[in-house]
Amino acid sequence: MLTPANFRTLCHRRQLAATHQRQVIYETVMSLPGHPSPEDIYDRARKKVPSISLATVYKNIRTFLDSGMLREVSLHHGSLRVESNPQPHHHLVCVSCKTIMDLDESGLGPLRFRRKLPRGFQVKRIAVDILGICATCASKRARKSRKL
Amino acid sequence: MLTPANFRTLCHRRQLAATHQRQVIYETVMSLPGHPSPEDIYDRARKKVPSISLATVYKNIRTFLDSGMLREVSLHHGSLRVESNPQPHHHLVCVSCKTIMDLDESGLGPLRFRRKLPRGFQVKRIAVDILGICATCASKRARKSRKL
DNA sequence: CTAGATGCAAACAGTTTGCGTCACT
DNA sequence: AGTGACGCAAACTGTTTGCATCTAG
Repeated sequence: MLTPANFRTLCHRRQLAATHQRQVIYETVMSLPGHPSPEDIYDRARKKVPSISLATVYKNIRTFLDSGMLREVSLHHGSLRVESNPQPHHHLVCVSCKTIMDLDESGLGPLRFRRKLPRGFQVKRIAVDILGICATCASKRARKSRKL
Repeated sequence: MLTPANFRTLCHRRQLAATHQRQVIYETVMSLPGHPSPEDIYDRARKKVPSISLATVYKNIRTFLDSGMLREVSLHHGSLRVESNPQPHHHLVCVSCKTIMDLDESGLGPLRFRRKLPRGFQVKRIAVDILGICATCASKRARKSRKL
């Protein structure tokens, strides 16, 4: 459970100041159903701290993502990317440099549903993204301090 | 193989005018390795048609995506979306209304690699997005003409 | 001939940044 | 007391739109 006290702990462990805005933003994210956007979070957080600014929301979401306190739904590569490979395949994505490499569909075992999907949902295709750090980025990071 | 002649056919089948710019953009996408952005495509297409505009590139990429002549690498939901569900899970994404629903990890069989990943690639997590049309959008579309 | 495509510039949406002030540790 | 966070406005990036002109069918 998220008490003010353990929010402070979460922050301190990452050397982040436990400010009021930060706590409200974090609580807001946790309380919103689904997959809120920064704007959603801002709208809701304002109800608790009317003076909060959208920039603060953005800065803190970034901070939370970077520190691993939150995750983003799917990596956004600054701009739209067009797929020219017509074969079914998956993607290897480097979360650091955002490079996308193709992995042939046969590189992964078959996907099988074990559970019913919501009634009426028509599946068009299944996109599998293997997120990680590519060799180049891994070596760059090698000697950087790792923090909890 | 993509000859000017069968590019015309591709277009005509979808009731699109086979303009010079359109052909150059399409050929450019097909000739570029990896997953080009609109900017990448623009830069390269200018070499063949210096007067082409970025807006034309965008308009045509959209046209190609809508008509199914091209696909985009991963759906972009206009803005960043924050994941508050800490459990591992997959996503059901409606390509029409962009709604994201969670599907518990156990809803899909396990994923197993059959092929080696590139040397040194450190997998952090695997994101599975099941793309399709949700029931609500499906019924809206029900009576719209389908075109090849 | 006419619908639709192009090219330009201006508008937009989402996000980031610079900077003076303020608050947590 | 000092480092880092806040809030504001301005800057930026990626993308879309309005409109006059041009072109494929």
